[in-house]
Amino acid sequence: MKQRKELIRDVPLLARLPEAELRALASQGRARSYAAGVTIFHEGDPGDSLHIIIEGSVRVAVLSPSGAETTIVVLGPGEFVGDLALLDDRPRSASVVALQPTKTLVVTRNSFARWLSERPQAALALLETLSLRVRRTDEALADFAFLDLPHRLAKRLLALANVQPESNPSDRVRLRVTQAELASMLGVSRESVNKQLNI
Amino acid sequence: MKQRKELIRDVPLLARLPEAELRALASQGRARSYAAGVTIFHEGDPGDSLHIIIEGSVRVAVLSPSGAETTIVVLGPGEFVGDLALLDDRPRSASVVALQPTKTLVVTRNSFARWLSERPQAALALLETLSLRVRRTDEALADFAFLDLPHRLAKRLLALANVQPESNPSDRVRLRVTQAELASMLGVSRESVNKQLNI
DNA sequence: GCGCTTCTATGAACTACTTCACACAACGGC
DNA sequence: GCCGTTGTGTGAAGTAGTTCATAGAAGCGC
Repeated sequence: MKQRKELIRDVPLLARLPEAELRALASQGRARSYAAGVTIFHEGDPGDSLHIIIEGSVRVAVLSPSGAETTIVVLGPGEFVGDLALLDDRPRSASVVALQPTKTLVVTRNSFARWLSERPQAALALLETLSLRVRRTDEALADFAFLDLPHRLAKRLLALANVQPESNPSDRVRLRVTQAELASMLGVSRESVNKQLNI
Repeated sequence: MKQRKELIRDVPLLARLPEAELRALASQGRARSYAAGVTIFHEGDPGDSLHIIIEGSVRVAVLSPSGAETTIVVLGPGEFVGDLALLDDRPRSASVVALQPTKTLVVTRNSFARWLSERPQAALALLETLSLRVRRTDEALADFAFLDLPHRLAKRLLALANVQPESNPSDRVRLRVTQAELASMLGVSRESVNKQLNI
């Protein structure tokens, strides 16, 4: 397992900060463990903590009115969830479920707020990062509006493949993802994904 | 026409800031005018300014690979466009077109950066606002994945109606929006919108 | 290795949208 | 008032997705 400060270095939200400040934040965190399948927090819960993933992976998902579930994103070590609730004090906008046995570093709102208020430069770095996130979300929205399943699927698979740290453009990458998971990310039925993959 | 500082007070991005700071930012702005139909900036352009809408309204839109266009949002007086480019120094992620004759207050990157670096509280307010924006986009994404046209249309119409400042729940509101515009916001064809409206 | 569970594959019937084609209405310019 | 432009209404035919049903393959527990 990596050192705490290295873990935070990988967090996009925080990656641009000087090391000393990272260490300061990491020292505020408390480690917590979750078994595979356990829900870390639920959509609608009041949110008072940021989770930085140390080991394992989690699925961020929202529920449809009819009870169906769509997976927004899968996150792994060095990434984080729950930052929005910390910044705007709203309930959780999505549920987070551990896909594997997962360890997270939990930073509470208070620690985070104190840490942030003492570091103006950190706020600027966060602004830039959130701005990029708005762009990515907007792009995802455009994809939904414009692209048909074959294209969305291709794009998604490429994105998943690039998550692998040591990928080269010409490399073959083995993805461990079920058709059902893909379907849930793409907002289509599992059968459609299957048929698309077998063309 | 309202006073400049009042205009900025209406900007969600900036609304939480103390008045003196607002005035400081407003004083940096330069007014500019656009005729209806004129493009204020294009997707992909380098971005070095924030536009605060003083009069009129604008349409924020992105182009599909096939050249079709989808309207992300329509903004009116007191709202703003172009903040992302200022925060993360990336090209414009969307085009902005004046729907009516429109006046904006233009704040350059330099003015904005200087102003922001002198005001840590402003950065926090911006973080909160951007965070809310990520939530809204995520919600729109979920709507796209889950809801069929009738529901998305209903939701959109309600959202458009609420934009009107003096709306009451039971009030009748007259919306000035074409079926083509609705279709472009919802990512469907104009004909589908028409048929839906006439059920 | 056997059996249970999860995942994949595939066809048939259905539905929600699409595009295309065209008619009609409403409105501003002159 | 007439005319061009912009917007609305509608039908016919096509297509990309849906659900449902069912069967086979692969992986895991013991």
